[in-house]
Amino acid sequence: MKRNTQQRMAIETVFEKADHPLSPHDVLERAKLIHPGMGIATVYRAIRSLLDENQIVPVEVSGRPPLYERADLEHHHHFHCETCGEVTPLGGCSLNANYKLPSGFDSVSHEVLFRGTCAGCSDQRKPSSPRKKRS
Amino acid sequence: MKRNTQQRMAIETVFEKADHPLSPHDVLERAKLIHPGMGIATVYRAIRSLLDENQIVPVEVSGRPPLYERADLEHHHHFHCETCGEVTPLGGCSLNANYKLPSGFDSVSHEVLFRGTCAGCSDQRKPSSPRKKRS
DNA sequence: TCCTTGTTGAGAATGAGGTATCAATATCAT
DNA sequence: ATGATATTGATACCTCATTCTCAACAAGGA
Repeated sequence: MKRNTQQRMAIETVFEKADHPLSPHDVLERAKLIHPGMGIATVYRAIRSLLDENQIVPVEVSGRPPLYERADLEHHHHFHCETCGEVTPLGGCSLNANYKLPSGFDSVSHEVLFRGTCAGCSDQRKPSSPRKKRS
Repeated sequence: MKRNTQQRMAIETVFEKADHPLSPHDVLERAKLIHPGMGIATVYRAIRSLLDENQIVPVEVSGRPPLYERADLEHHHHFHCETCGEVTPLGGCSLNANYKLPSGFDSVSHEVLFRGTCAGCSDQRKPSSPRKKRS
């Protein structure tokens, strides 16, 4: 019989509050703030089970191990910042609705990934429009 | 001083003739047909050097290790068949030209990946439209 | 509260991709 | 053809992400 453990609840909370896709390591870091002492194995176990239950989905980026985000988000794509490495969700779908696949090809899903410099990082290159400074 | 070896030429030929992106293992297999006895280390060395020279580019798919294809192809995207695993290049760009990134985001490139069933594999599910059969 | 047993944390084990090592070989300027 | 040396192939090694192991712990029905 399945149990509701502190660890599992902490990990679910982490995903609920996340505003961008997380790596297992990210999840561990954040879950530790809620439940110190959590181990990485528990994170991997929870991720596997959340995937089984379709609570989260993988986000594949640049040949790295997958990130994960809540499955109940609206259809969207991502931006991968080459400076800070962060993956940011973008609103809406940027595909051309008129694009036709060659005959015989049947698509069930698609991914779009933009690569470049995110807002936070491009700020630090334009001192003309200053924003929050890091210590 | 750089040398033109049989192995390196075989690998370049493999990329020239490839009609879809290749994994290092794919490259080894094909290069062995031209130059038997080739080792995997040589393939990795050649790939690194071809990347340095911008002769090939990586194609990232589904969190797997990257595939590689010639760099001089026209802008295009790919279809990843979930049945046979093959990655097929598609003609043209399927992005919506009007799509705007949020302010501050600066994109230098993008990837689009369709996932589903490719023409070859969907044939085998529709015996009504038969095609070449595999032994 | 007690007790069964699902879950955890630490760390070992696994597995895969890629790199380093090095003696043997092949290239190419001479 | 010769010789200096870049390159090769086999394989050991490294680096990680992820899973396994197992004793200790904790959830929750009784």
